[in-house]
Amino acid sequence: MPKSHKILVVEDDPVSRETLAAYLRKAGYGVVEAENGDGMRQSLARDTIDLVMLDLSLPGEDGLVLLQELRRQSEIGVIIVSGHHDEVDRIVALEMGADDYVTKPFNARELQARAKNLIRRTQAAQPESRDHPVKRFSGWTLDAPHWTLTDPAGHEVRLTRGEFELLVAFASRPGRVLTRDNLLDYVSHRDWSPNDRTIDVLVGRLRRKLETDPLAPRLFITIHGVGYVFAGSEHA
Amino acid sequence: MPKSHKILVVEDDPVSRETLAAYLRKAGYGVVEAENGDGMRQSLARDTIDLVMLDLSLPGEDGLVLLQELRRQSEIGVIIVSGHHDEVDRIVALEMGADDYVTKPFNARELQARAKNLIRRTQAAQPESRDHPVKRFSGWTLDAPHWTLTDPAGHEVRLTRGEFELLVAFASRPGRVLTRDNLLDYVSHRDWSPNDRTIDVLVGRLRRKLETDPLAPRLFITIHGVGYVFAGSEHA
DNA sequence: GCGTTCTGTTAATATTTGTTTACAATTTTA
DNA sequence: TAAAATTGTAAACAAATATTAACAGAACGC
Repeated sequence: MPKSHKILVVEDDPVSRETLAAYLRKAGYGVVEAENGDGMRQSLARDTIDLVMLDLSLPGEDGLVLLQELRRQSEIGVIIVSGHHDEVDRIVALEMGADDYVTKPFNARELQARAKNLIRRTQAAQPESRDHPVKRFSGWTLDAPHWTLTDPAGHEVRLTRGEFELLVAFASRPGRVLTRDNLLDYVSHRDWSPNDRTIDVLVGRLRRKLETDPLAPRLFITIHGVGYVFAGSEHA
Repeated sequence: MPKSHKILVVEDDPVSRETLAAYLRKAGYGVVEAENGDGMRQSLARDTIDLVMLDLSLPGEDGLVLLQELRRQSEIGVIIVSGHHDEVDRIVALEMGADDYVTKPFNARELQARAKNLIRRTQAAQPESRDHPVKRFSGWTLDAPHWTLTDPAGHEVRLTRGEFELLVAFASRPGRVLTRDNLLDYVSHRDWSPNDRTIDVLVGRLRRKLETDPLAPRLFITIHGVGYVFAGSEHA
């Protein structure tokens, strides 16, 4: 059973990496190794990875940056494996979407149990389709991998990161009512509070850039007291 | 629908239980409390629970026994919250299927992040479980996830949040007499008092929007001195 | 380091909705 | 049948929510 699952270990220190990899292999997992962000991205592009074990201190892009990147792109399970015992690090990582945080020296058996439980969870959620990288609606084209939005006339429209991710969130679930909490979680992995206007501001910005008449929105519909719904469809 | 999630706290010590419950409520969760296995089972039977926080040391059946029972029956998320710092306990619990193990005194923020991440995972694995399904009655279609009401002619009818939720309450229990107290709790989570006319006004609004003749209602029937009953059926 | 852009916050304002009030209509009770 | 209780209804008002401009700090690029 565990043999079919593949874990990506992102760790720059060769000894730590090999030790962890060897343990995981012994436990029956396939293991792919990477020592930095580039290696991680290559592995993810090349292999079907079921879980990522990510060290926090990496050369170049650090673990938190990579975690953010991962979380933007997928719901893959992420266990931070770190030498840092700092509580703040742990909380920040969890709030940024890490599923777990294990400190070195870890207990191998515990790590395996955590990995196993998490893989079980991610496998159960498998069918989610974030796998349509290019989305079309009402004449617009949203190309997520290339980070581009093209208007009905064929011109590229510039969006900030937040705007772009919010649009991806919407376009992934057209017609569904999405709460501000849902949306904020998607864009920033932050908790929403009732006085938080961030999503509203971002929606306003998207309206200004995409709506024919931002004052009479046709794409981004407010559901008063609930949230927003994206009314863009594949047909113009 | 954007309801907050509900967490079941199973903990015999009243101070610990109330402290944890208060924290979770402050973080926006609905909280149900139980002090032992029986209480836990009753709560699970009565409520829709999204996550269980389980203490290990309980009177009667201990936490591990309850964990086994939970895991046998469902894939619900389980966080063990324990005063035990013993590594073996932790590993055993994780191997028995606990999703996480947090020791007291916990950091509230960390616990919240862990709970949220886990709920996200369990919800992803059962996408429709907390949504009311599409309901049809007398030619109308009520689609809660999309927040739409469609009339027999196929036109969309706009409802306010209160109207919408009241309609969902009715359509969820067709043929049942619902008191104003029931209905007000559903729509506004507040207690009803005998001079409160809110529900009557909302029912009046629904009648105006849905009844062929609001003066001779066929869907929203008054039960004098009791409340209302929804007479919409699946057949036109 | 500086200028520009991005992002989130704040406060004012606009809009929407829920609740309350008052009275009419209907039902129930004595 | 009359009085009391309950429900229907319109309108006003209060509360809640959403929009928007402006701003400040952070991030980024040169």
